[in-house]
This record gives sequence, structure tokens and C-alpha cells, in this order.
Amino acid sequence: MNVTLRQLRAFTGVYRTRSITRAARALGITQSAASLLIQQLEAQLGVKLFDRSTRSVQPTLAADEAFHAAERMLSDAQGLSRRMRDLAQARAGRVAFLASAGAASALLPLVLAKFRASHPDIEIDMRDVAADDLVPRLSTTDAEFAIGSVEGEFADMTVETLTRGRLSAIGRRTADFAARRALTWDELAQLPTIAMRRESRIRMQIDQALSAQGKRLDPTYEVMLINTALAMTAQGLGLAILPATMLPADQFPTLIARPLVRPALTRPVSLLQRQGRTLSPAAQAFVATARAVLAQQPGPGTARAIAQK
Amino acid sequence: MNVTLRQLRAFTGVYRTRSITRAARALGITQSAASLLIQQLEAQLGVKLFDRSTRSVQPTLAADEAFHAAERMLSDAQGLSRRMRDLAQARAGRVAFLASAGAASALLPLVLAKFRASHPDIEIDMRDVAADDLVPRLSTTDAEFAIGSVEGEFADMTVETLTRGRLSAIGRRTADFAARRALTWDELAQLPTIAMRRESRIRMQIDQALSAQGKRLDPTYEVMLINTALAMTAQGLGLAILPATMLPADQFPTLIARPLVRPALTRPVSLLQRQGRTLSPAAQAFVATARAVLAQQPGPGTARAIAQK
DNA sequence: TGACATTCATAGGCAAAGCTCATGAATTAA
DNA sequence: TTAATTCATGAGCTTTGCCTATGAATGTCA
Repeated sequence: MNVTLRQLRAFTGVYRTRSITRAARALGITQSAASLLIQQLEAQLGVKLFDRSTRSVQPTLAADEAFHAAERMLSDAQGLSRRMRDLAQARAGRVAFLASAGAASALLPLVLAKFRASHPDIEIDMRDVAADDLVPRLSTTDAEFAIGSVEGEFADMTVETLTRGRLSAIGRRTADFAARRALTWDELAQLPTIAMRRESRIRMQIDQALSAQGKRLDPTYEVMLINTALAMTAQGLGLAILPATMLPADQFPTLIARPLVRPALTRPVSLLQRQGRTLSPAAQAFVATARAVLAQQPGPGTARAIAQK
Repeated sequence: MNVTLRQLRAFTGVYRTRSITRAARALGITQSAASLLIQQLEAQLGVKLFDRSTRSVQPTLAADEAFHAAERMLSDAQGLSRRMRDLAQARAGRVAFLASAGAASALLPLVLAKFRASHPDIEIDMRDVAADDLVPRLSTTDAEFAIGSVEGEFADMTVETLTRGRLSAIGRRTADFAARRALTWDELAQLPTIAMRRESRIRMQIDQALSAQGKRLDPTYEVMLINTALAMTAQGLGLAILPATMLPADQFPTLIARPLVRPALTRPVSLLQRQGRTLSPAAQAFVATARAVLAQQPGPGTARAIAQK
């Protein structure tokens, strides 16, 4: 057998109190049990630790030395337990995850704020990544999950759609525009529009869906960054064609989104996880927050209702 | 229950090998036992430590953190065991003891040299103390034992006489002096002599013993330090009246000792220990060496034989 | 000094922990 | 599909660990 922490606990107790009986009481065991633990430890280490008579328990020099090592181990043990407990309760730790630029811009700030409030001591490491890179990066880096507009199946990955953003026309809150419940793609043709460039995922989805219906989008402007499109819209240069989820309300209070219909298109905001890898408690807490926050976003169901009206 | 070192050993093994089976083999237990240990630890800490399928065992982030703490504790445990083993075998450690000036001067250097040779890594802390202080100091300081000319009984102390030094006349190795086997106290009266001062223990013993026989010592010189007496003798100023054990042969090669008889007096060289206090292994080794070395000193038995001749 | 109280050690007995063996389930390799 | 590997689980046995009771030693107080 080998030295046990039990023995060390008894040892430090006896060392401090200079009494087997008192140490036993403190440990919640009987005096005889404590006596045995000390004897075991002595046998184990091959050293006499206490000169004991029925009347006194005197630590030897060896005990003086052993005491420090023992205390350190015990405090390490306690520290380990506490630290793990904190991790388990998501009171400490770190969340590292990937976010595609789109998801990160409008939706995640909300989630981050809420999570920060409830878990102030968790370190957050959010890494912006191009949507195409989400899956490959997730398998190779230490990120625990990814959030972004991804659909489909991937090997060793689970994909869960948290919410869907309706492709919308985003414009200034004019009386005219605000009165509309929805716009059709056809109506857009007569209006100045700002869309993402053809290389982008969003644009490709749009072009594909429209061309299937013999239609096409002919934007007035084409930009690379979502923020650019929104800024231009705020300046009155036209309507931005984007998923409604990508409009940060607080950042652009003058803008509103109206769903585009015929056809109604949606882009998912999905959660990607590696299969067979449990999330850290901190990550689980974060994901829970994300689900809760995103569930409150207006879903595509409303969009369909409007489209049929 | 609580975390055990057993669990931590299994944990670090699995963490390193990323396999329960391999770790179990390394620990000399079965795979199922190792599996259980990991489960226990997880339950204990409230954290999942490995994502395990039948095919792979992946440490979680919590495991990464726990690993370092666990390793530290285990290496502490090993260090403690090793250190204690070294102490037990007197391969490491410290001997702190008291020595009266007399004992320290001639006898102990021999012991020290021999002990050093056989136990090179033991730290030696020898403290010179006046003979009268040996007992009180031994009860209050951390010295483990004392060596000196002490006789009698003391509370809580054991006294063991290691050897006895005959009170002798020490003089230069002249043909005349070397021819003598012994001298009587009466013969001294006609010779120049150097004795310790009346306040000293040695001198008090002499004066008492002689006056009991109606004799007295009338030294030419009286000094305080043994070394002074010997140095004066080496200069030919007279015969030093001292226990033979106090003549360091290597330091004064020209001097020899001849026992004084009628009456033959001896002074003990004793080992004092606190009762009920085991000596550290290092101290035990030192005491053993001291016994061995001092047993080889010419004892008082020879002196008696000569006196009767 | 003698009765008492306190403290440590030890023995017996029992409950629980810990291990092994056997088996099952999952997954990869051939 | 079969075989092989690996982890999990259950049954059963051994060992450990603890408690109770008791004994021995020692200090305390009358």
C-alpha cells in the first residue's frame, strides 16, 4: 500500500493538536482510528513521527519536516476540489468558441452581455472566423463550439439551429417603409438596394434561390462588410438586403427590417459541436444562455404568416 | 468520502496514456479497477474528466487543469516518502547535540571524523556548552542529546557512561617521564604542575577526593582553559593534571599521559538523552559511532591494574 | 499515598470499499 | 461480416477501515 491523504490528514491534525484524541474528534473519527492511521503512516514512511506515551504526543524531527509537505498536499487537494467545483458550477473557467462574422455582429453581443451578467468570472474567448472556416477550425483548435450560419451535416459534428433570420430589406424608419409588413423581391427592383458581394455566402444563397424562380437581384451597391451596408442604409443610400438577425438594433436605432417574401428565404444561426465531446460546464452555461436569448428572436414562423396574408 | 491519491494516480496515468487499459497495466491493477477510480474521482470533483467511448479517452478542459495539481500532489507524496526514507536510513538529516568543552576537545573530533566519513550528507550541529549547562540546555533546546562529564540521576534524563578518563599527569615524552607507568598524587608535590582553576568541575572533584584522604593539590599554575594547560605543558612548564581523555594526541604529539593513582580518580564521558524521546535516525547513527569510538579508548580498568602493580 | 481521570494502544467484529473476473456494448480494422 | 480492441457494468470475494470495548500507563487531586 501507499501513503494516503487520510493518513496525512490525521497526521497534520495530531501534529497541530499534539493529541490523538483531539485530532480524532476534529476529523470525526474515533481515537483508535486516528491512532491506527498514524501507525500506518509511520510504517509507510519507515519513520517514527511522534514520541507518544499515554500522556503526551511529541512530534519528532522527521515529523517537523513531513508536516510541511503534508500540509501542502492537503491544501493542494482542497484547492483542486474547490477549483473543480467552481468549474462544475460554471463559476470559474473559460469559454473558447468560434463565431462567424455575421452571427457575431448582431446576435452575439446580446448573448455575451447576458452571460457576463450571470457569470462574471468566466473568461470568454470569442474568435471571429469566416463562415466557411467554422467547421475546419472547430476540429483543429481548442474552441469548444461554434456559432454561425451553417447548415447540413458534417462528420463528427452536431448542428443545432438556434434561430433563423428572415432575409429582409433593412431601411430607415420612414412612414412609408414602416407601414409595410413585408416586401417582395420584385418590388425591390424599383428601389435602390445594397447587397453583399456575390462571393459571400448570403449573396450566393439569394442568387441561387431567385434564379430558381427565374428572378434575379440587381443591387445598386455591393459591399463586403455587413456594417458597411448598414451604414450606407442609415445614410439613405438604399435598402440593405440582409437577414434580420444581422441588424444590431442598438447600433442602428434608425433602421428597421421588413421581411422579403416570394420567395421567403431564411438563414440559420446554428450551434456546432464536436460529437462525443462534452462541453465544459462554462461552455454549457454559455450555450444555454445563447439558446434562451435567441429563442426570443422573432422566428421565421411570423414571416410565413405575413407572406400568406 | 474524499479524493484519494489512488484516484489521482489513476487519473494522471489515464491522462498521459489516454487509455484506461494502458494506465491500469502501468499501475498493476485491472482495467475495471482503473475505470472505477476515474468514475469515483469524477463523482468526487463533480466534473467530467474524460470524454470516453470504447475507442478513445479524451481529457476535458477540467482534466487539463486538474492534471497539474494532481501531478504536484503525487510528486510531493513521492518526495515525502523518499525524504523520510533517507531520514530513516540516516542518509540525510541533521544531528544537533551539546558537548561540554572537555569532551568536545579531544574525544569528539575523532567521533566526528568517523561519522562524517560514513554519513557525509548529515548536517552536524555541535554546540559547546559549559558542563553545568548540559542538563538544563538539553531540556530546553532542540538538541537531541548531550555528551559530557556528567554523573548522577536527572529527572527525565537517561545517563549512559560511554567511557571513563583516568585523571592523569600529562607531560612531555621525556625518557624519564615515559618510563613511568603511573604517578601518585604524592609524587606530584615535588614537580611543577598545571591544574584547572578551583572553580572548575574537574578541579573540584580532585580537591574533594584528595582532601578526603588528607591530601591536597598545590599546583604551580592554575588555568581556565584545557588548551592553555596543554600548551603550557608542551612548553615544559610542568605536568598538566587532567583526564587522559582530554589530550588530543594529534594536536599535541609531544605529550603523553600517565595515570595518577592513590587515589585513582576517573571522570566519565557520558551520553545524556531526554527520556521518552526517540533520537532521530541520524542521531542514533551518531551515537552508535560515538559508542564504537569511545569503547576503543583505554578504560579505567587498565589504570587499576597498574596501580596495584 | 491512593483513587480517579485522561490518554494511547490493541483486539474483535462488522460494514464498506476495492479489486478481480466475467460479460456486454460499441467501434474500428480486416 | 468477423475479429479485435476498449470501456462499462455486475457479481462475488478479499481487504481495509472503523467502531466498541478494554487494557495499560501516567498525571492529578484529595
